[in-house]
Amino acid sequence: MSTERYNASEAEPRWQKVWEERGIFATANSDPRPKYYVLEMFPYPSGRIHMGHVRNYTMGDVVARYKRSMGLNVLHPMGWDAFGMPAENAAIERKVHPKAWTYDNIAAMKSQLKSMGLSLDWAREVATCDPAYYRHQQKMFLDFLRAGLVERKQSKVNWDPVDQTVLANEQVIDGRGWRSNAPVEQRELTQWFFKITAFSEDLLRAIDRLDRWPEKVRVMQRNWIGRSEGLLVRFALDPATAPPGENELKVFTTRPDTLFGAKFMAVAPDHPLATAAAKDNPALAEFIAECKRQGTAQEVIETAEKKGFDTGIRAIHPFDPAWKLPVYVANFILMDYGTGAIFGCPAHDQRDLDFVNKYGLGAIPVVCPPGVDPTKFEITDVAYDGDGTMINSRFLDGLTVEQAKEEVARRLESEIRGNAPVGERQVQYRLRDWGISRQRYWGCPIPIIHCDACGVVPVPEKDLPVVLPDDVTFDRPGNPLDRHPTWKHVACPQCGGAARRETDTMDTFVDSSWYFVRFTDPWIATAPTSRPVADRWLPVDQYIGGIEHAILHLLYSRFFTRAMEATGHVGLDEPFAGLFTQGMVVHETYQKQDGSFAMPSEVKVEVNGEHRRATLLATGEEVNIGSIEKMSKSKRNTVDPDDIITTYGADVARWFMLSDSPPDRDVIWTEEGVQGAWRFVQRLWRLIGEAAELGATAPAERPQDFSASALAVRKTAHGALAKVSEAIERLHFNVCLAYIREFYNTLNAAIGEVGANGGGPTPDFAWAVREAADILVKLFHPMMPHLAEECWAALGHKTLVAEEPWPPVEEGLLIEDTITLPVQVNGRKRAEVTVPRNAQNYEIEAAVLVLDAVQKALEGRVPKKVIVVPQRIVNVVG
RNA sequence: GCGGACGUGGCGGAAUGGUAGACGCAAGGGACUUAAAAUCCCUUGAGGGGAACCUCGUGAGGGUUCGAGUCCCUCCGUCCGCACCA
Repeated sequence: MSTERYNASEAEPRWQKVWEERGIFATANSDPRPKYYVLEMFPYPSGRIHMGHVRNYTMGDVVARYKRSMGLNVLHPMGWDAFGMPAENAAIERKVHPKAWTYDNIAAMKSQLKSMGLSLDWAREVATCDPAYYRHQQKMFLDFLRAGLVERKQSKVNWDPVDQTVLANEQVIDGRGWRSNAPVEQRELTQWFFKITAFSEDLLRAIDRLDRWPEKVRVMQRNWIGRSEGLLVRFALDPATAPPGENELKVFTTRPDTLFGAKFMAVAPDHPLATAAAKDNPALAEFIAECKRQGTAQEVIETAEKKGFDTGIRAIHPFDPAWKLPVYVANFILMDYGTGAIFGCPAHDQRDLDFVNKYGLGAIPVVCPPGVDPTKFEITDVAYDGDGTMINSRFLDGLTVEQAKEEVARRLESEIRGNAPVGERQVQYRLRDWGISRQRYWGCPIPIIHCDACGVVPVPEKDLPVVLPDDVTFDRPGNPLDRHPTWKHVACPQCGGAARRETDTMDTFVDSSWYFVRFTDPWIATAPTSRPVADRWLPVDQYIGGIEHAILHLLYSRFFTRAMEATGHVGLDEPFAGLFTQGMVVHETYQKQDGSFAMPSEVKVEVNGEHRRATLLATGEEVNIGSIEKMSKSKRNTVDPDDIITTYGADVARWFMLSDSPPDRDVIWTEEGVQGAWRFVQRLWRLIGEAAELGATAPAERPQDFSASALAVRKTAHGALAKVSEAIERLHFNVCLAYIREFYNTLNAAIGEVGANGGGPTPDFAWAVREAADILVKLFHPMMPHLAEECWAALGHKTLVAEEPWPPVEEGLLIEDTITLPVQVNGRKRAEVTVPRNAQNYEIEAAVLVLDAVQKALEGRVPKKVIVVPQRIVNVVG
């Protein structure tokens, strides 16, 4: 019997080498078996993997190894989201070239990932900074341009003053840059846009089909797209008051029913009408300037007072030429949404009510809540936005809100002023086009040439890729491509005259919007995809990654897939059939007396009874044990995966990552938990050693009959097999691991009992143990692949467990001849009853009623009813 | 404000409407040891009882049901996302 400890640091590299030499994780596109595509979000090559990666990639690897053993042709690739700003920052700070820095990091992280024992097909590795990758992205940019899905337009953009670049709306969080955290400024720039809004309705509707996505992500995407139905109303302006050339004001409203409650109009400070009105009105111009200074930071918006400035312009009510409404410029109106103008109905909109209360314009209710006397219904400082009956609204009086909306729409649609109807039904979306221009070096060049004579000219496809120049300097702020001596100077492809390259590069989210497609055939050089190959592999069956990409990456990828479908590169619209968002890895924090943080590796935690005390290893200084936070450099509460793998082994890290918390929730990394995983590894190893010795005495042929103890072992094994399989299918990894431990406990006890009884095992028992040990090893193989190989070999097998099929469940073993049912009296458990499996309900009823415990609990009452739920429970009602 | 998720022992958590607390961590006791580490065994929701067993118990209150952690309603709390969106 092997009593030696399992030596992970020796065994793990040895098995990794075997897997690699035999190439068992390479996936062939020609493999005819049913496919399964499992993918984890590829990493940015920052230089070191962190525990979040370990968690993410372990989950994916469990699925990959499990599905492989189920006989599926599994695609499980890995690559690098390799463009981006940290490389440029490194170039500035450390005087290294972004490319060298990136590829060094890739090499380092690749070796770390390999030490985790992941079953990846490294032959398909791609890096988005490789011209062999981004040339296809440039090709698709041109295809999208031709298809009308790319647009160049001047627009107000989010400018990050620290990173010196433009940000997409999705990359502005609370008014700050998502990377720099600097307050974002507004600038007017000419930018390239992907027309994601062309798919607004489709992106929204298709969310309903994503039934294997977390509800949370679906809701977030729905809200982000932000669809609302309403009416576009053209208000005529009173000519006596309107600025020259202005004769109407367009307003989008979702509440046309409240038109008779209108008290004012308001336009955004940057609305053309405001600009026109301010021309001859210095006080208004000053007010507009003040609004623009206010900024868009969240604190400012929340606390800012609703302010307006009466322009003196009067708008005419669409149903009453005599009814004049004052037009204000107001600081709370957004130019970005709708038409940048509203009509204000204070009685039924809180924001409008706050506004009129400030300017004394009054409020007339036009919707009366059910059961309220309309003559007594008044609005003072709380607006009513519920349902009800129309009042004070002329021809709408008595209608419901819905009927009134319809009636107003119908009348204004058919009323023509000028050449157009006054009202038009419209759907508005919050979603904006995706601005992809970035004023950075380390990104995919936009394949465009600007010619003074010909304008914007696409780079001819024969000239792709447009490759980034290597000889660039980072000694000054700004875009190195812009000041490169030669790179941007080219001949115009159309007229041959002097022209300039576009020096902006693409947002790195473009790179990650299609990498999952490229993985299906990363070798094809002539096109972004091999269409039949891509169509066979896609969609990704299971995608796993962090919730932080709920909108950004996941929405962009959905758009990109549609754009690729429209340009013939793929044959589907939804890239990810199943999505799983994993929780974060968190750790308690340690704060020194001076307020700075200490790392877990610098701290010793002692437990004395219920009290935990932490001291610095170096000095013995006591440190405060603080709150549990996401692992971060700033809180210094990170644990280095390398250290864990060196000390305990990759299998321990993998096992612990899966064991403690449900995979979609945060997991708390604790030293105790890791040691628990390590102990279990050692126990498994010992048990397999004992099982191997015992199993060696077993007959080769399956015995005809099994003794009770042997049968018990077999039932345990097959029961665990069924439960573990189901738990993996549902991605309930923590539960799955609990079942494996349960199986271990039972098998261990059974073997121990035989040892204690002396006399040696019977052949049938030895056979059952050998079978159970084989099953056990196969069950934990997806989580701890190295230990599993070592155990598999110790059990005398010459194959690799990684290539073994998942064992079939012997269903017959899961069906008991007799079953023990809990017996309740009035819903409380009072006894148990053991009956034959196929016992009739009346037989069970009879058996239950004679039980002492039941009689006692009934206290002499006559049972009114006995409910027998077959195979489940018996409840006596008395 | 709107939307979503969640609330179970000392802790992480388990439980297709059917025996609440699987599995682990921590803790306590014991065995082995000169001792420690490692390992193994036992106990561990609260209260009562020598024991069999009994009572209470899944944020609070109500409801549906033979039966509710699970379904419905109201409320409280925590976390997350969105937010001057007309």
